[in-house]
Parts: sequence; structure tokens; C-alpha cells
Amino acid sequence: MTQNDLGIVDALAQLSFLVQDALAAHAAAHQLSLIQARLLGVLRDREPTMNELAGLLELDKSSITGLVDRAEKRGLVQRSPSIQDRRVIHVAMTPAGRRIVRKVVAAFVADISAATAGLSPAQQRQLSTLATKVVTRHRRD
Amino acid sequence: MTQNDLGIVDALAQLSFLVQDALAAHAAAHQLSLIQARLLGVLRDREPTMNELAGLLELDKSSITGLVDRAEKRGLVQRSPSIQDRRVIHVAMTPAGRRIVRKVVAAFVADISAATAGLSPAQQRQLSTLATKVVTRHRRD
DNA sequence: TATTGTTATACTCTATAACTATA
DNA sequence: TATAGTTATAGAGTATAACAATA
Repeated sequence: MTQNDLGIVDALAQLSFLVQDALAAHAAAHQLSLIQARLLGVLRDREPTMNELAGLLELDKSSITGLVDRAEKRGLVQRSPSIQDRRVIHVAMTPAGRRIVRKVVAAFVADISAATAGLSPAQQRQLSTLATKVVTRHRRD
Repeated sequence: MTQNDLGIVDALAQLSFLVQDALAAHAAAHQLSLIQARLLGVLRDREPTMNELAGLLELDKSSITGLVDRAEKRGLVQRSPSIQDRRVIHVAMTPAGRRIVRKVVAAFVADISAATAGLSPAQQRQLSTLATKVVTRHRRD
């Protein structure tokens, strides 16, 4: 740990707050909480059941009911009953939801890109590679 | 962006979730929410007023009242009136609060260290240095 | 009987506005 | 008048337990 280096744990902790704060701020610009933004994020390429949503967001199914209620009331998502199993309900994003999530993601990407713009291209590649290694390894364990 | 590289924004986003989830989990192991853990973290080296606490945690002062109420009820922090200005109240951590925050920090550090243990020592230094550069530059702007 | 989703309930967290007590 | 902190109120988010409908 050289001069002006925070140590890897402190540095990653502070970086995680920087990234999460940016995400929360861009979501809030569209009156979305972090969990509402994550809900829309998850629905970008899926139409999961309420139960699957609980697994994806790691929340109790009763929490999902309220979460989807509020998003549906705002016209961002839509419930549709399954035909195969009449107990099951699928959740899909509406065009309005897609428009919002696209804007939030774009602003977030621009913001994080700006935050890393002080690094040289080589350093940016290094950081990307190392961060990828850590998350990939973690997911595997 | 080489093969199996997530791209810097995606990699940093996923890494930030990994780190924040770890912090939340270790806090929850002691029945602490993330914001309660941050409150204790901030009090490690300060005895701020309620007002200063609102600034440090970026919350409304009315939110601080409830936050400190709940922490005080659990014996983790203590209010004490200022003698200079009788409107002002300082907040300090109790020994019980210190014990908990010490455990949470230790478990978090161990967890993040383990998550980065797959990198070589040189790579760990690189990651630490690059993350530090990003957060330092961001704070300055 | 087991599973899916909702409801009832309770608690934490948050902000806005109004209030009390100091300064 | 201005500031520090609390209270009243409202709403989001969360979990547990009980429930209804369906399998």
C-alpha cells in the first residue's frame, strides 16, 4: 500500500458508494428508488413470474406484490396471467418503463465513464479487467 | 474490451453491488440496517450534533431524529446536550456501539479481502491504486 | 397437500411542514 | 428573527403470518 493509496478494502468500499450514489441519483431524477430501478433493470430481457422476481431481487414475494403494485400504478410494468397455470402472474415492462430505464442507464453510463476518464486508456482496461475478475470469481464461489 | 471483460461501467456496477451487499449482510448479522451501520461508522471518530449528522449522512434532520432514537433505544449511541448552546445536542457512540461496529468492519474487511484474494499481489495493488485514483478525483471535482 | 400470489400487520426509513426552545 | 431539534403526518419498502385460488 503506497503513499495516497487507501488500501484495497477501503478503496473498493468508497468506489462502491460512488457508483451506487450515482445510480440512485440518476434513478431519482425520474422519481425512481434504487429498488424500482433494479426492478425495471431485471425486466429488460425477461417477463418473470412474481415468484421468479422475488428470487431475482432477493426479496420476499409479499414485498414484490407492493413493488409491482406501485410500478404498475405508474404505468411502468404490467401484470398478465399465465394461461398454463392459473396461479401464476407474469410481469412485463411497458414502453413507458423501457423509455425510463433507457434514460437512467444512459445517464449512469455517461456518469461512470466521466468518473473514470481521468485514467489512461490502458489503466481503464486494467481496472475493467480486474473488476471483472473479482465479480466473476465471486459469482462462481 | 477483451473477451470476458464486462466493460468498465458494467464491471464497476457489478463490483459495487458485490461490495454493498457484503456490507449490508455483515451489518444485518447484527440486526443493523445499512444506514444504522453508516451512522455508527460516522461516529467512530466524531461526536457531531444532530444537525452535523444530517450533513454527514445527507439526510433531513427530521430523519436523523428517528435514526438516533432507534440506535439510542438499542444502547448503541447516546445523546448529550451541549453546554455552550442549549439548543444543540451531540451524539456519541457507546461502548456497545463500538463493539458492534468493530465486528462489522472486521467481517467486512475479511470478506472483501477474500473476494480479491484470487488476484496476484501485484494485481491487488493495481486495483487498489486505480480505485483510489477514481474516488480521489471524483471527490475533488 | 403443495404452490402462487395477495392481504393484514408491524416496523424502518425518509421527507415536508409545523412546532418548541433557545439564540 | 433565525437556528436546533422534535413532532405530526404520509408514503415507500421490507418481512412474517395467514389466507384464497389453483395445482
